[in-house]
Amino acid sequence: MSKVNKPTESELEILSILWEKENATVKEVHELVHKTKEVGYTTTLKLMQIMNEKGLVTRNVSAKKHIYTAVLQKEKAQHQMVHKIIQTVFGGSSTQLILQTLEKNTPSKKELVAIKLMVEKLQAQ
Amino acid sequence: MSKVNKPTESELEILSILWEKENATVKEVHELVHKTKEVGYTTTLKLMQIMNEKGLVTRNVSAKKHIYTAVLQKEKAQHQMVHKIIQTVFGGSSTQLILQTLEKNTPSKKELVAIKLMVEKLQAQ
DNA sequence: TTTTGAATACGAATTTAATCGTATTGATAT
DNA sequence: ATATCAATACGATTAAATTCGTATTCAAAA
Repeated sequence: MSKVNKPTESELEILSILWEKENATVKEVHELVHKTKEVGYTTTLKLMQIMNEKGLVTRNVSAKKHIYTAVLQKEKAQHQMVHKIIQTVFGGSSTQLILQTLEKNTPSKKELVAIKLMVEKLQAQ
Repeated sequence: MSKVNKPTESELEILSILWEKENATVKEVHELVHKTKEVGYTTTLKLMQIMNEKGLVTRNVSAKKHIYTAVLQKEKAQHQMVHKIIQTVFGGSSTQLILQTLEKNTPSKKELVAIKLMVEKLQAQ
């Protein structure tokens, strides 16, 4: 659980945009961030520069508009966050997390089938 | 998603202790916090006082040792956090969260049965 | 070339969270 | 009543995250 690449709130917001778009300029990221938060352009810029220093993202500087890409993998962030939440509010039980998520966020019929298949696959092992 | 009662990192640690013990004194909480973190007694005290001001906990002040109790319900905190994680790193899909958690944290046979039963119950509706 | 404007760089201020030292309080044993 | 000591109260500092204003850079149009 390397603490070095643990993104902050705002950093996570930017990362999720980069994961979505593969890569993006500051302008593109800011346009999306700005839809939710009332925040200035240079704030987003600065954050992305800091993220670059931290190694959370890389950027291609060959052109004037720098192109940013996430370094921290989505899967790794997912795993870190799920692990943490299980430890802090689900008493270490992944099953509790799953059961509660099923109840509170009931998936569609189709998704339920997919989940059931996964469970059966795991049971077969 | 009232922001007023969104606990910080440290507050969450204290809350999880209070959830576990129903209620507790500062000393009791601090003893547990101190096992993981190198931090002074008055820091824990201050945090719990702030949490009281914020309404995250209440306390019984009738005796010298104040008895603290969590106000923010465990279930509510769980739901808030799960919701957030789904939005930020699972693209809004609770099913993605569930599938990934199943894979990375495979539950025991018994737990798999419980999950399957829940899925079937939801399918029947 | 020079001007212009979009883009980055960077310092500094602000805000929020966490930490702790010292003062004060209050129950209890003498 | 008074000393003692555990416990709380509280101000202030430190640390971390966020925000933004201004300066600088650079490419393209004039």
